Amino acid sequence: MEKTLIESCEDTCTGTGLVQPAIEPRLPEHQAVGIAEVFKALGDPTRVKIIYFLLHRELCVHDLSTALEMGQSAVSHQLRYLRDLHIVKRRKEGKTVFYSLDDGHIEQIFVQTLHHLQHM
Amino acid sequence: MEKTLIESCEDTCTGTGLVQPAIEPRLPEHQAVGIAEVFKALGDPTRVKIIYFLLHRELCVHDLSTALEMGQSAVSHQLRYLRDLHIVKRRKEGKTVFYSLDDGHIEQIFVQTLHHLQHM
DNA sequence: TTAATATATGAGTAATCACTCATATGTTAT
DNA sequence: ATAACATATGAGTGATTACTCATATATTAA
Repeated sequence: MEKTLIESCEDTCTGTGLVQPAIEPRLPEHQAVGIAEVFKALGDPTRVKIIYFLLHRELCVHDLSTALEMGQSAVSHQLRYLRDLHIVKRRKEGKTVFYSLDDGHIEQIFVQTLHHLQHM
Repeated sequence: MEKTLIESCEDTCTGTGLVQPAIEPRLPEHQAVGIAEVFKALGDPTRVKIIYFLLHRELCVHDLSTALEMGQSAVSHQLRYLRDLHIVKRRKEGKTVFYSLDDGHIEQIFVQTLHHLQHM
């Protein structure tokens, strides 16, 4: 080790040769982060179940908590997470807060993915 | 606290009343986990960039490493992750290993999501 | 007012993650 | 054989995460 150490593959790599000038098109950092953020929001079993329930009807926190067999606090935290990303929205009625899907695009992404995965 | 503690909302909740008999349809646990697993795989900026690059062409590890401006080890680890989920596949040619997308469904999920997010 | 209910939230924690570093493996050239 | 290169991988680490617990807030009823 520790000798000539050619700085890059540009001269030696048997690869694509596309490194110079650059591999295009490039996805801007902020877009990559934004896309990943959405996928990550859908990348947890509890949140998947929540979204799946809300595909069919609006539900209050307690009903979600019961349906998911999880503590109310855990559900509230996840709903907060989804709400911050505008995936889910609130409707208050007395003491009760009903949640439903907020974004048609997210809903379509979810449903289309569901269909894809069912045919794999 | 610590007194009557009614066991559930079934009698008192002002909610949907759908708790009994149950909220249907239910997404089976293993399906929820599987769906979340796929979304999670797409839920990281580095992996998003990798998949985006591979949408357009096959690339070797070094070229990906250069394009992503990340260490070769980090890239290899992520490629391993994606390969385990059959999102990406290998093709060996001498010393070089080329990676490309392995699954048309995942590719469609990715592209459709890209389009959705561009129109939000 | 006080009590009960429904939800929200901050702190704490164990598990997971996305890297780095060092090293191992595999391939080609000399 | 040895050396150089290309990739893979195990260990280690700091950051993030998905929960629990206790408590706060909000609404309604008595």
